[in-house]
Amino acid sequence: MELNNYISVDCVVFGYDGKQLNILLVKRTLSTESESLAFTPDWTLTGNHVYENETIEEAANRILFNLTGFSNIYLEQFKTFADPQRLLKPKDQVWIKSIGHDPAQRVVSIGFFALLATQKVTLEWRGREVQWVPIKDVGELAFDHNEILNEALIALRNKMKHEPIGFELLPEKFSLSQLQNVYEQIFDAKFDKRNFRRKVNRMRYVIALNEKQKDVPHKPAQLYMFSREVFEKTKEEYFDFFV
Amino acid sequence: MELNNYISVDCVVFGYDGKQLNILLVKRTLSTESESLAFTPDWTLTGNHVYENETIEEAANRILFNLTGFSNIYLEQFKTFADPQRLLKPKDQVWIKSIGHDPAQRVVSIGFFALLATQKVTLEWRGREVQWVPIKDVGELAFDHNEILNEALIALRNKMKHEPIGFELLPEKFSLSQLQNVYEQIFDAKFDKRNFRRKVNRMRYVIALNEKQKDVPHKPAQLYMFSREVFEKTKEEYFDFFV
DNA sequence: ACAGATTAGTGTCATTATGACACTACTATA
DNA sequence: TATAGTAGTGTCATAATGACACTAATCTGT
Repeated sequence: MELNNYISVDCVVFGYDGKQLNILLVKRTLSTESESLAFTPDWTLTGNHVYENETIEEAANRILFNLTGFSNIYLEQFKTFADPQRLLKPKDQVWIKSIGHDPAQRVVSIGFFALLATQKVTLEWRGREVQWVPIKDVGELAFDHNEILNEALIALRNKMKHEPIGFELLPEKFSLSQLQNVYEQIFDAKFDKRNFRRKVNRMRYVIALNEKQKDVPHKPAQLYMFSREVFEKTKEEYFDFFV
Repeated sequence: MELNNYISVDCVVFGYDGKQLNILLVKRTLSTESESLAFTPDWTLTGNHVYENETIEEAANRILFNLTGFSNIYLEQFKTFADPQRLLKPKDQVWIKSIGHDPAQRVVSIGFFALLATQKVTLEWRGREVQWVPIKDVGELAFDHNEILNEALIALRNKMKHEPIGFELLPEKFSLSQLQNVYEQIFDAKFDKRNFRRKVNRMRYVIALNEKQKDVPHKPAQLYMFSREVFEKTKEEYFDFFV
Protein backbone atom coordinates (compact mmCIF):
# COMPACT_ATOMS: atom_id res chain seq x y z
CA MET A 1 0.00 0.00 0.00
CA GLU A 2 1.57 3.23 -1.17
CA LEU A 3 1.44 6.63 0.47
CA ASN A 4 0.62 9.47 -1.86
CA ASN A 5 3.50 11.89 -1.50
CA TYR A 6 1.71 15.12 -2.28
CA ILE A 7 -1.54 14.84 -0.31
CA SER A 8 -1.44 15.00 3.46
CA VAL A 9 -3.87 15.49 6.27
CA ASP A 10 -3.27 17.41 9.47
CA CYS A 11 -5.47 16.84 12.50
CA VAL A 12 -5.85 19.54 15.11
CA VAL A 13 -6.97 17.41 18.03
CA PHE A 14 -8.76 19.38 20.74
CA GLY A 15 -9.21 17.90 24.17
CA TYR A 16 -10.66 19.18 27.42
CA ASP A 17 -9.28 17.94 30.72
CA GLY A 18 -11.91 19.40 33.00
CA LYS A 19 -9.99 22.63 33.34
CA GLN A 20 -8.71 23.88 30.02
CA LEU A 21 -8.59 23.34 26.31
CA ASN A 22 -5.59 21.37 25.08
CA ILE A 23 -4.29 20.26 21.74
CA LEU A 24 -2.31 17.20 20.87
CA LEU A 25 1.21 17.70 19.57
CA VAL A 26 3.96 15.30 18.55
CA LYS A 27 7.63 15.94 19.00
CA ARG A 28 9.87 16.31 15.97
CA THR A 29 13.44 15.05 16.37
CA LEU A 30 15.87 13.76 13.82
CA SER A 31 16.39 10.03 13.92
CA THR A 32 20.17 9.72 13.83
CA GLU A 33 22.24 10.86 16.80
CA SER A 34 24.65 12.95 14.75
CA GLU A 35 21.95 14.78 12.84
CA SER A 36 19.89 15.56 15.89
CA LEU A 37 22.69 17.50 17.56
CA ALA A 38 22.17 20.45 15.28
CA PHE A 39 18.39 20.15 15.32
CA THR A 40 16.54 21.41 18.38
CA PRO A 41 13.42 19.31 18.73
CA ASP A 42 10.10 21.04 18.26
CA TRP A 43 6.45 20.13 17.85
CA THR A 44 4.03 19.39 15.05
CA LEU A 45 0.37 18.65 14.73
CA THR A 46 -0.63 15.04 14.17
CA GLY A 47 -0.61 14.53 10.44
CA ASN A 48 0.29 12.07 7.74
CA HIS A 49 0.18 11.53 4.04
CA VAL A 50 -2.81 9.63 2.67
CA TYR A 51 -2.64 6.20 1.11
CA GLU A 52 -3.28 6.01 -2.60
CA ASN A 53 -6.59 4.22 -2.16
CA GLU A 54 -7.70 6.18 0.87
CA THR A 55 -10.00 9.19 1.11
CA ILE A 56 -8.81 12.13 3.16
CA GLU A 57 -11.54 11.46 5.74
CA GLU A 58 -10.29 7.89 6.07
CA ALA A 59 -6.75 9.15 6.53
CA ALA A 60 -7.82 11.54 9.28
CA ASN A 61 -9.77 8.79 11.02
CA ARG A 62 -6.80 6.46 10.72
CA ILE A 63 -4.59 9.00 12.47
CA LEU A 64 -7.12 9.42 15.27
CA PHE A 65 -7.52 5.68 15.62
CA ASN A 66 -3.78 5.24 15.95
CA LEU A 67 -3.69 7.91 18.61
CA THR A 68 -6.64 6.79 20.67
CA GLY A 69 -7.93 3.38 19.63
CA PHE A 70 -11.33 4.94 18.96
CA SER A 71 -12.94 5.33 15.58
CA ASN A 72 -16.07 7.38 16.14
CA ILE A 73 -14.42 10.66 16.90
CA TYR A 74 -15.94 13.99 15.98
CA LEU A 75 -13.99 15.18 12.97
CA GLU A 76 -14.42 18.02 10.57
CA GLN A 77 -12.59 19.24 7.52
CA PHE A 78 -12.05 22.97 7.95
CA LYS A 79 -9.46 24.32 5.52
CA THR A 80 -6.78 23.33 3.05
CA PHE A 81 -3.21 24.58 3.03
CA ALA A 82 -1.33 24.48 -0.24
CA ASP A 83 0.97 27.47 -0.34
CA PRO A 84 4.02 26.63 -2.45
CA GLN A 85 6.16 28.12 0.34
CA ARG A 86 4.59 26.25 3.22
CA LEU A 87 7.38 23.72 3.74
CA LEU A 88 10.37 25.81 2.71
CA LYS A 89 11.75 26.94 6.08
CA PRO A 90 15.31 25.61 6.42
CA LYS A 91 14.53 23.45 9.42
CA ASP A 92 11.51 21.93 7.72
CA GLN A 93 13.59 21.18 4.64
CA VAL A 94 16.17 19.37 6.76
CA TRP A 95 13.50 17.28 8.36
CA ILE A 96 11.77 16.44 5.06
CA LYS A 97 15.06 15.23 3.60
CA SER A 98 15.76 13.19 6.72
CA ILE A 99 12.59 11.16 6.28
CA GLY A 100 13.41 10.55 2.64
CA HIS A 101 10.88 12.84 1.01
CA ASP A 102 11.54 15.23 -1.84
CA PRO A 103 11.90 18.68 -0.27
CA ALA A 104 10.89 20.38 -3.51
CA GLN A 105 7.59 18.53 -3.76
CA ARG A 106 4.59 20.73 -3.18
CA VAL A 107 2.38 19.14 -0.56
CA VAL A 108 -1.30 19.95 -0.11
CA SER A 109 -2.46 19.51 3.43
CA ILE A 110 -6.12 19.23 4.27
CA GLY A 111 -6.81 20.41 7.81
CA PHE A 112 -9.26 18.60 10.05
CA PHE A 113 -10.15 19.33 13.61
CA ALA A 114 -11.16 16.63 16.04
CA LEU A 115 -12.85 16.82 19.43
CA LEU A 116 -11.75 14.23 21.91
CA ALA A 117 -13.74 13.36 25.02
CA THR A 118 -10.89 11.46 26.59
CA GLN A 119 -7.41 12.45 27.63
CA LYS A 120 -6.18 8.90 27.17
CA VAL A 121 -4.01 8.86 24.10
CA THR A 122 -0.99 6.92 22.97
CA LEU A 123 2.31 8.23 24.32
CA GLU A 124 4.20 7.37 21.21
CA TRP A 125 2.93 7.76 17.69
CA ARG A 126 4.98 6.63 14.74
CA GLY A 127 8.02 6.61 16.99
CA ARG A 128 7.42 10.14 18.20
CA GLU A 129 6.51 11.52 21.60
CA VAL A 130 2.90 12.66 21.97
CA GLN A 131 1.72 15.30 24.41
CA TRP A 132 -1.30 17.36 25.39
CA VAL A 133 -0.47 21.05 25.45
CA PRO A 134 -2.80 23.76 26.83
CA ILE A 135 -3.75 25.92 23.93
CA LYS A 136 -2.48 29.02 25.67
CA ASP A 137 0.97 27.48 26.03
CA VAL A 138 1.49 26.45 22.42
CA GLY A 139 4.72 27.97 21.15
CA GLU A 140 6.24 28.01 17.71
CA LEU A 141 5.34 24.90 15.79
CA ALA A 142 6.94 23.19 12.82
CA PHE A 143 5.95 23.84 9.21
CA ASP A 144 2.89 26.11 8.92
CA HIS A 145 1.26 24.42 11.87
CA ASN A 146 0.70 27.59 13.88
CA GLU A 147 -1.38 28.89 11.00
CA ILE A 148 -3.27 25.62 10.75
CA LEU A 149 -3.96 25.71 14.49
CA ASN A 150 -5.22 29.30 14.33
CA GLU A 151 -7.57 28.48 11.49
CA ALA A 152 -8.78 25.41 13.34
CA LEU A 153 -9.61 27.46 16.40
CA ILE A 154 -11.53 29.97 14.31
CA ALA A 155 -13.44 27.16 12.63
CA LEU A 156 -14.13 25.48 15.97
CA ARG A 157 -15.52 28.68 17.45
CA ASN A 158 -17.69 29.35 14.44
CA LYS A 159 -19.09 25.85 14.41
CA MET A 160 -19.59 25.92 18.14
CA LYS A 161 -21.77 29.00 18.01
CA HIS A 162 -24.34 27.30 15.88
CA GLU A 163 -24.06 23.58 16.42
CA PRO A 164 -24.16 21.60 19.65
CA ILE A 165 -20.65 20.16 19.53
CA GLY A 166 -19.36 21.24 22.95
CA PHE A 167 -20.62 17.90 24.23
CA GLU A 168 -18.03 16.12 22.11
CA LEU A 169 -15.38 17.34 24.52
CA LEU A 170 -17.13 15.99 27.61
CA PRO A 171 -17.73 12.50 28.95
CA GLU A 172 -21.11 10.98 28.24
CA LYS A 173 -22.44 12.20 31.58
CA PHE A 174 -21.59 15.74 32.49
CA SER A 175 -22.75 18.59 34.72
CA LEU A 176 -23.96 21.95 33.50
CA SER A 177 -21.00 23.65 35.14
CA GLN A 178 -18.66 21.47 33.14
CA LEU A 179 -20.52 22.33 29.97
CA GLN A 180 -20.38 26.01 30.76
CA ASN A 181 -16.67 25.77 31.44
CA VAL A 182 -16.06 24.14 28.05
CA TYR A 183 -17.68 27.10 26.35
CA GLU A 184 -15.88 29.59 28.53
CA GLN A 185 -12.52 28.03 27.75
CA ILE A 186 -13.10 27.87 24.04
CA PHE A 187 -14.42 31.41 23.74
CA ASP A 188 -12.09 32.72 26.40
CA ALA A 189 -15.04 34.42 28.07
CA LYS A 190 -17.22 34.29 31.17
CA PHE A 191 -20.94 33.61 31.06
CA ASP A 192 -23.63 34.23 33.63
CA LYS A 193 -24.48 30.95 35.29
CA ARG A 194 -28.22 31.49 35.51
CA ASN A 195 -28.58 32.75 31.98
CA PHE A 196 -26.48 29.89 30.69
CA ARG A 197 -28.62 27.34 32.47
CA ARG A 198 -31.84 28.92 31.30
CA LYS A 199 -30.61 28.57 27.77
CA VAL A 200 -29.53 24.98 28.17
CA ASN A 201 -32.85 24.15 29.77
CA ARG A 202 -34.61 25.09 26.59
CA MET A 203 -32.61 22.52 24.65
CA ARG A 204 -34.57 19.35 24.69
CA TYR A 205 -31.56 17.37 23.57
CA VAL A 206 -29.75 18.03 26.83
CA ILE A 207 -31.35 15.47 29.08
CA ALA A 208 -31.21 15.30 32.88
CA LEU A 209 -30.29 11.87 34.21
CA ASN A 210 -31.36 10.27 37.53
CA GLU A 211 -27.85 10.61 38.69
CA LYS A 212 -25.57 12.95 40.56
CA GLN A 213 -21.85 13.38 40.88
CA LYS A 214 -20.20 11.27 43.56
CA ASP A 215 -17.18 11.77 45.81
CA VAL A 216 -16.84 15.43 45.04
CA PRO A 217 -15.89 17.72 47.95
CA HIS A 218 -18.85 19.99 47.38
CA LYS A 219 -22.50 19.81 46.53
CA PRO A 220 -22.80 17.08 43.89
CA ALA A 221 -24.09 18.24 40.55
CA GLN A 222 -26.98 16.83 38.59
CA LEU A 223 -25.69 14.89 35.57
CA TYR A 224 -26.94 15.32 32.02
CA MET A 225 -26.46 13.64 28.69
CA PHE A 226 -26.58 14.94 25.14
CA SER A 227 -28.80 13.21 22.59
CA ARG A 228 -27.85 13.83 19.00
CA GLU A 229 -30.95 11.92 17.96
CA VAL A 230 -33.23 14.30 19.83
CA PHE A 231 -31.26 17.23 18.49
CA GLU A 232 -31.71 16.15 14.88
CA LYS A 233 -35.42 15.68 15.42
CA THR A 234 -36.12 18.90 17.28
CA LYS A 235 -33.88 21.37 15.51
CA GLU A 236 -35.73 23.96 13.52
CA GLU A 237 -34.42 25.51 10.40
CA TYR A 238 -33.96 29.07 11.41
CA PHE A 239 -33.22 32.04 9.24
CA ASP A 240 -31.78 34.38 11.74
CA PHE A 241 -29.42 35.74 9.16
CA PHE A 242 -26.99 38.61 9.54
CA VAL A 243 -25.04 39.55 12.56
CA MET B 1 5.37 28.65 -16.11
CA GLU B 2 4.28 25.13 -15.28
CA LEU B 3 0.88 23.95 -14.15
CA ASN B 4 0.91 21.60 -11.20
CA ASN B 5 -0.90 18.53 -12.42
CA TYR B 6 -2.32 17.30 -9.13
CA ILE B 7 -3.67 20.47 -7.50
CA SER B 8 -6.68 22.15 -8.97
CA VAL B 9 -9.16 24.76 -7.92
CA ASP B 10 -12.86 24.80 -8.69
CA CYS B 11 -14.85 28.00 -8.42
CA VAL B 12 -18.57 27.89 -7.83
CA VAL B 13 -19.51 31.32 -9.11
CA PHE B 14 -22.84 32.57 -7.81
CA GLY B 15 -24.58 35.45 -9.50
CA TYR B 16 -27.89 37.18 -9.01
CA ASP B 17 -29.69 38.69 -11.99
CA GLY B 18 -32.38 40.56 -10.08
CA LYS B 19 -34.68 37.57 -10.19
CA GLN B 20 -32.88 34.39 -9.28
CA LEU B 21 -29.66 32.81 -8.18
CA ASN B 22 -27.47 31.53 -10.99
CA ILE B 23 -24.19 29.75 -11.26
CA LEU B 24 -21.60 29.94 -13.96
CA LEU B 25 -20.92 26.79 -15.97
CA VAL B 26 -18.63 26.02 -18.89
CA LYS B 27 -19.39 23.57 -21.62
CA ARG B 28 -17.30 20.45 -22.00
CA THR B 29 -16.83 19.19 -25.55
CA LEU B 30 -14.07 17.19 -27.13
CA SER B 31 -11.84 19.19 -29.39
CA THR B 32 -11.60 17.02 -32.48
CA GLU B 33 -14.65 16.49 -34.67
CA SER B 34 -14.39 12.71 -34.77
CA GLU B 35 -14.00 12.30 -31.03
CA SER B 36 -16.84 14.62 -30.18
CA LEU B 37 -19.39 12.55 -32.07
CA ALA B 38 -19.45 9.95 -29.35
CA PHE B 39 -19.23 12.49 -26.56
CA THR B 40 -22.40 14.38 -25.67
CA PRO B 41 -21.34 17.79 -24.38
CA ASP B 42 -22.05 18.56 -20.77
CA TRP B 43 -21.13 21.18 -18.20
CA THR B 44 -18.47 21.77 -15.59
CA LEU B 45 -17.75 24.37 -12.97
CA THR B 46 -15.06 26.89 -13.72
CA GLY B 47 -11.83 25.35 -12.56
CA ASN B 48 -8.20 24.95 -13.41
CA HIS B 49 -4.97 23.52 -12.16
CA VAL B 50 -2.70 25.87 -10.24
CA TYR B 51 0.66 27.09 -11.43
CA GLU B 52 3.66 25.78 -9.56
CA ASN B 53 4.47 29.15 -8.04
CA GLU B 54 0.88 30.15 -7.39
CA THR B 55 -1.18 29.89 -4.22
CA ILE B 56 -4.63 28.37 -4.50
CA GLU B 57 -6.20 31.75 -3.69
CA GLU B 58 -4.25 33.29 -6.54
CA ALA B 59 -5.39 30.54 -8.87
CA ALA B 60 -9.03 31.12 -7.93
CA ASN B 61 -8.64 34.85 -8.43
CA ARG B 62 -6.97 34.27 -11.77
CA ILE B 63 -9.94 32.21 -12.93
CA LEU B 64 -12.37 34.91 -11.83
CA PHE B 65 -10.29 37.61 -13.47
CA ASN B 66 -10.28 35.69 -16.74
CA LEU B 67 -14.04 35.31 -16.54
CA THR B 68 -14.92 38.86 -15.58
CA GLY B 69 -11.95 41.21 -15.82
CA PHE B 70 -12.41 42.06 -12.15
CA SER B 71 -10.01 41.17 -9.40
CA ASN B 72 -11.72 42.17 -6.15
CA ILE B 73 -14.37 39.52 -6.14
CA TYR B 74 -15.73 37.98 -2.96
CA LEU B 75 -14.14 34.56 -2.75
CA GLU B 76 -14.07 31.92 -0.08
CA GLN B 77 -12.46 28.53 0.24
CA PHE B 78 -15.14 26.15 1.49
CA LYS B 79 -14.09 22.52 1.06
CA THR B 80 -11.56 20.24 -0.58
CA PHE B 81 -12.34 17.24 -2.72
CA ALA B 82 -9.73 14.52 -2.98
CA ASP B 83 -11.55 11.23 -3.27
CA PRO B 84 -9.37 8.78 -5.24
CA GLN B 85 -12.48 7.92 -7.27
CA ARG B 86 -13.55 11.44 -8.07
CA LEU B 87 -12.39 11.49 -11.71
CA LEU B 88 -12.92 7.85 -12.60
CA LYS B 89 -16.27 7.97 -14.43
CA PRO B 90 -15.70 6.72 -18.01
CA LYS B 91 -16.69 9.99 -19.62
CA ASP B 92 -14.40 11.96 -17.34
CA GLN B 93 -11.53 9.60 -18.14
CA VAL B 94 -12.06 10.12 -21.86
CA TRP B 95 -11.98 13.85 -21.40
CA ILE B 96 -8.89 13.83 -19.20
CA LYS B 97 -7.01 11.79 -21.79
CA SER B 98 -8.17 14.13 -24.57
CA ILE B 99 -6.53 17.11 -22.89
CA GLY B 100 -3.31 15.19 -22.44
CA HIS B 101 -3.46 14.56 -18.69
CA ASP B 102 -2.74 11.30 -16.94
CA PRO B 103 -6.15 9.76 -16.14
CA ALA B 104 -4.67 7.76 -13.26
CA GLN B 105 -3.30 10.82 -11.47
CA ARG B 106 -5.10 11.64 -8.27
CA VAL B 107 -6.16 15.28 -8.36
CA VAL B 108 -7.01 17.31 -5.26
CA SER B 109 -9.48 20.05 -5.96
CA ILE B 110 -9.95 22.92 -3.56
CA GLY B 111 -13.44 24.36 -3.80
CA PHE B 112 -14.03 28.11 -3.65
CA PHE B 113 -17.27 29.95 -3.98
CA ALA B 114 -17.44 33.42 -5.45
CA LEU B 115 -20.19 36.03 -5.34
CA LEU B 116 -20.52 38.14 -8.44
CA ALA B 117 -22.36 41.44 -8.50
CA THR B 118 -22.42 41.57 -12.26
CA GLN B 119 -23.85 39.34 -14.91
CA LYS B 120 -21.28 40.50 -17.42
CA VAL B 121 -18.89 37.65 -17.98
CA THR B 122 -16.81 36.39 -20.84
CA LEU B 123 -18.69 34.20 -23.29
CA GLU B 124 -15.73 32.00 -23.97
CA TRP B 125 -13.24 30.84 -21.40
CA ARG B 126 -10.23 28.78 -22.42
CA GLY B 127 -11.99 28.01 -25.70
CA ARG B 128 -15.13 26.83 -23.97
CA GLU B 129 -18.64 28.22 -23.91
CA VAL B 130 -19.62 29.97 -20.68
CA GLN B 131 -23.18 30.31 -19.41
CA TRP B 132 -25.21 31.44 -16.43
CA VAL B 133 -27.59 28.71 -15.30
CA PRO B 134 -30.36 29.19 -12.70
CA ILE B 135 -29.43 27.05 -9.78
CA LYS B 136 -32.75 25.24 -9.95
CA ASP B 137 -32.07 24.19 -13.53
CA VAL B 138 -28.62 22.70 -13.03
CA GLY B 139 -28.62 19.14 -14.31
CA GLU B 140 -25.97 16.47 -14.14
CA LEU B 141 -22.50 17.99 -14.21
CA ALA B 142 -19.12 16.55 -15.13
CA PHE B 143 -16.72 15.00 -12.63
CA ASP B 144 -17.92 15.39 -9.02
CA HIS B 145 -19.14 18.89 -9.72
CA ASN B 146 -22.69 18.30 -8.52
CA GLU B 147 -21.27 17.40 -5.14
CA ILE B 148 -19.01 20.44 -5.17
CA LEU B 149 -21.97 22.66 -6.04
CA ASN B 150 -24.08 21.19 -3.24
CA GLU B 151 -21.37 21.76 -0.70
CA ALA B 152 -20.88 25.29 -1.98
CA LEU B 153 -24.54 26.06 -1.52
CA ILE B 154 -24.48 24.69 2.02
CA ALA B 155 -21.40 26.78 2.79
CA LEU B 156 -22.93 29.87 1.22
CA ARG B 157 -26.09 29.52 3.29
CA ASN B 158 -24.17 28.98 6.49
CA LYS B 159 -21.96 31.96 5.89
CA MET B 160 -24.90 34.07 4.87
CA LYS B 161 -26.73 33.47 8.12
CA HIS B 162 -23.98 35.05 10.14
CA GLU B 163 -22.08 37.42 7.91
CA PRO B 164 -23.32 40.27 5.76
CA ILE B 165 -22.34 38.92 2.36
CA GLY B 166 -25.67 39.13 0.54
CA PHE B 167 -24.59 42.59 -0.59
CA GLU B 168 -21.82 41.01 -2.66
CA LEU B 169 -24.46 39.81 -5.09
CA LEU B 170 -26.01 43.25 -5.57
CA PRO B 171 -24.86 46.41 -7.30
CA GLU B 172 -23.35 49.08 -5.10
CA LYS B 173 -26.70 50.81 -4.77
CA PHE B 174 -29.65 48.59 -4.07
CA SER B 175 -33.16 48.67 -2.66
CA LEU B 176 -34.33 46.77 0.38
CA SER B 177 -36.68 44.72 -1.77
CA GLN B 178 -33.75 43.59 -3.87
CA LEU B 179 -31.82 42.66 -0.77
CA GLN B 180 -34.75 40.72 0.59
CA ASN B 181 -35.13 38.89 -2.68
CA VAL B 182 -31.48 37.82 -2.63
CA TYR B 183 -32.02 36.19 0.73
CA GLU B 184 -35.28 34.64 -0.33
CA GLN B 185 -33.70 33.12 -3.40
CA ILE B 186 -30.72 31.73 -1.58
CA PHE B 187 -32.70 30.26 1.28
CA ASP B 188 -35.60 29.31 -0.94
CA ALA B 189 -37.96 30.93 1.54
CA LYS B 190 -40.29 33.89 1.97
CA PHE B 191 -39.77 36.56 4.60
CA ASP B 192 -42.15 39.12 5.99
CA LYS B 193 -41.39 42.47 4.43
CA ARG B 194 -41.88 44.57 7.53
CA ASN B 195 -39.94 42.30 9.81
CA PHE B 196 -37.13 42.10 7.30
CA ARG B 197 -36.92 45.86 7.04
CA ARG B 198 -37.02 46.31 10.78
CA LYS B 199 -34.03 44.03 11.05
CA VAL B 200 -32.09 45.74 8.28
CA ASN B 201 -32.81 49.11 9.87
CA ARG B 202 -30.93 48.04 12.96
CA MET B 203 -27.80 47.42 10.90
CA ARG B 204 -25.84 50.59 10.89
CA TYR B 205 -23.71 49.38 8.02
CA VAL B 206 -26.67 49.46 5.64
CA ILE B 207 -26.80 53.12 4.79
CA ALA B 208 -29.63 55.01 3.13
CA LEU B 209 -28.51 57.20 0.24
CA ASN B 210 -30.07 60.46 -0.94
CA GLU B 211 -31.19 58.67 -4.02
CA LYS B 212 -34.12 56.77 -5.40
CA GLN B 213 -34.64 54.38 -8.26
CA LYS B 214 -35.39 56.00 -11.61
CA ASP B 215 -37.43 54.95 -14.62
CA VAL B 216 -39.20 52.15 -12.83
CA PRO B 217 -42.88 51.68 -13.65
CA HIS B 218 -43.90 51.79 -9.99
CA LYS B 219 -43.07 53.70 -6.85
CA PRO B 220 -39.31 54.21 -6.92
CA ALA B 221 -37.45 52.64 -4.06
CA GLN B 222 -35.04 54.28 -1.68
CA LEU B 223 -31.48 53.16 -2.45
CA TYR B 224 -29.01 51.92 0.11
CA MET B 225 -25.35 50.99 0.21
CA PHE B 226 -23.41 48.55 2.33
CA SER B 227 -20.34 49.72 4.20
CA ARG B 228 -17.93 47.00 5.16
CA GLU B 229 -15.93 49.57 7.07
CA VAL B 230 -18.87 50.44 9.29
CA PHE B 231 -19.67 46.77 9.68
CA GLU B 232 -16.18 45.93 10.92
CA LYS B 233 -16.31 48.79 13.38
CA THR B 234 -19.78 48.20 14.77
CA LYS B 235 -19.96 44.43 14.89
CA GLU B 236 -20.03 43.07 18.36
CA GLU B 237 -18.52 39.79 19.30
CA TYR B 238 -21.53 37.80 20.28
CA PHE B 239 -21.66 34.48 21.99
CA ASP B 240 -25.08 33.40 21.06
CA PHE B 241 -23.95 29.84 20.88
CA PHE B 242 -26.07 26.76 20.25
CA VAL B 243 -29.04 26.43 18.04
C1' DA C 1 -19.30 16.78 65.66
C1' DC C 2 -18.65 20.80 63.67
C1' DA C 3 -16.58 24.67 61.04
C1' DG C 4 -14.85 25.85 56.67
C1' DA C 5 -14.15 25.37 51.86
C1' DT C 6 -16.14 24.56 47.56
C1' DT C 7 -19.27 24.24 43.98
C1' DA C 8 -24.52 23.58 42.77
C1' DG C 9 -28.68 25.51 42.10
C1' DT C 10 -32.39 28.90 41.89
C1' DG C 11 -36.11 33.74 40.34
C1' DT C 12 -37.25 38.38 39.03
C1' DC C 13 -37.48 42.39 36.45
C1' DA C 14 -36.63 45.70 32.86
C1' DT C 15 -35.39 45.81 28.16
C1' DT C 16 -35.20 44.14 23.59
C1' DA C 17 -36.36 41.01 19.68
C1' DT C 18 -39.69 38.43 17.28
C1' DG C 19 -43.63 37.09 14.38
C1' DA C 20 -48.10 37.93 12.63
C1' DC C 21 -50.82 41.02 10.15
C1' DA C 22 -53.19 45.10 5.83
C1' DC C 23 -53.33 49.25 4.01
C1' DT C 24 -51.65 53.74 1.53
C1' DA C 25 -48.09 56.03 -1.73
C1' DC C 26 -45.75 56.79 -5.92
C1' DT C 27 -44.42 56.11 -10.77
C1' DA C 28 -44.89 54.75 -15.68
C1' DT C 29 -47.87 53.25 -19.15
C1' DA C 30 -51.96 52.53 -21.79
C1' DT D 1 -57.05 59.57 -15.89
C1' DA D 2 -57.31 54.80 -14.69
C1' DT D 3 -54.54 50.78 -13.98
C1' DA D 4 -50.70 47.92 -12.85
C1' DG D 5 -47.02 47.28 -10.07
C1' DT D 6 -43.91 47.72 -6.32
C1' DA D 7 -42.52 50.70 -2.04
C1' DG D 8 -43.25 51.77 2.42
C1' DT D 9 -45.24 51.91 7.05
C1' DG D 10 -47.09 50.47 12.91
C1' DT D 11 -48.96 47.69 16.57
C1' DC D 12 -49.49 44.18 19.69
C1' DA D 13 -48.78 39.86 22.03
C1' DT D 14 -45.18 36.73 23.02
C1' DA D 15 -40.42 35.27 23.70
C1' DA D 16 -35.54 36.02 24.64
C1' DT D 17 -32.01 38.52 26.91
C1' DG D 18 -28.93 40.44 30.48
C1' DA D 19 -28.11 41.89 35.06
C1' DC D 20 -28.08 40.55 39.65
C1' DA D 21 -27.21 37.45 45.19
C1' DC D 22 -28.31 34.15 48.08
C1' DT D 23 -29.08 29.17 50.01
C1' DA D 24 -27.92 23.97 49.61
C1' DA D 25 -25.14 19.86 49.68
C1' DT D 26 -20.92 17.47 50.13
C1' DC D 27 -16.11 16.56 51.74
C1' DT D 28 -12.12 17.71 54.71
C1' DG D 29 -9.57 18.83 58.59
C1' DT D 30 -9.69 19.63 63.42
